Amino acid sequence: MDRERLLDEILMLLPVLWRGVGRPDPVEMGEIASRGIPVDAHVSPGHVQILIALSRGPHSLGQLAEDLGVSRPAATQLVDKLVEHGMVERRQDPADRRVVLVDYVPGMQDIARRITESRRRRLVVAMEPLTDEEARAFAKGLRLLAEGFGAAPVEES
Amino acid sequence: MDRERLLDEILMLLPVLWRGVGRPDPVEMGEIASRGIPVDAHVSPGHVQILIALSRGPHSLGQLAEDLGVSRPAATQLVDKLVEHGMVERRQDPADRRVVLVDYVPGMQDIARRITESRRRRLVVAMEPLTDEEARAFAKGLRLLAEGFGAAPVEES
DNA sequence: GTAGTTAATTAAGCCGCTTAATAAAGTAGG
DNA sequence: CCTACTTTATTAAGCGGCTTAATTAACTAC
Repeated sequence: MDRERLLDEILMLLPVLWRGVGRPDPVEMGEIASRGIPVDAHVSPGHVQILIALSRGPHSLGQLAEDLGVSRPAATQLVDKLVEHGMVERRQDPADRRVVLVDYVPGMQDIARRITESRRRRLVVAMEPLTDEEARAFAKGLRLLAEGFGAAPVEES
Repeated sequence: MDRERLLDEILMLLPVLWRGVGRPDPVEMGEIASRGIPVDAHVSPGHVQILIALSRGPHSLGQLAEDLGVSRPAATQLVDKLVEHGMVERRQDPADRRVVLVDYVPGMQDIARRITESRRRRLVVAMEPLTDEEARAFAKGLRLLAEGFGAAPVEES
């Protein structure tokens, strides 16, 4: 199997990629600062995830946690920071007052888009050499791996 | 561009995947425990990276740091733990006594392989639905992204 | 209304990483 | 040879993101 070699490469590359993605991006900071947002607004991958998720409508905190694959406290924390920076807000679900609905602050949707845009741009540039087909295969692999690793191996009733 | 959608998906999936990969794997622990290694030997992605890198021969600490895309102190720390667990050892480079060469403890190469094997297995299973071509495209994408994000944007002499 | 469940938060702590400071060894020019 | 500079690794201090456990508040059911 030729994949043997691919595996080692993937195991080497994944963490490198991750650390790269996670590192704060000065350019991005500039983007933010040029609008009314505080300069120290570090936008972590988790924050980007939330902003993207919200583009499909308001989410409860639990939904967000599940979408991101993190615990609820972690989601709380991420939302806290976004609230602090005035990007999103918490509302109560009238149907069930336990759940808090997270949504963009009115008018912030565009700005959120712009902020995540900076990340997207880096991706676009990096992925340029890929054909459309390869890009699709790449996303497919990502999807499979996220599923395979993300799913908690909880069985054994 | 149809990629627009792919980008959002990638930005959502990458962190999910990473967190999944990073989570300690109970199975793996079993693997380790069944040999002479202490049970609390958490093997993080970084450790796996080092074990894989060493399969191509001894590396200096600086080389390791560069290969993994981390700072030297971080590499020191990772090596510390592997030394603690008896997997690798530090030697002095006779040619330049500043550099410490990291290598497997004699006889540990196989065991190291077995430990990383458990990670590999999960990858193999997850990637099974991919055709060979898709798998190659996936690795290619990973390589490009790691390069694009990992490379420090240091220019401007 | 009491008991049990579910959603979110708070609290405490771990892990992996960073930068800054230090120690030790090599290099070069007077 | 000794001074000044550079390079390699380590130590120290601190931060961010995550986890589990404990708490609070709201809903459900009998």
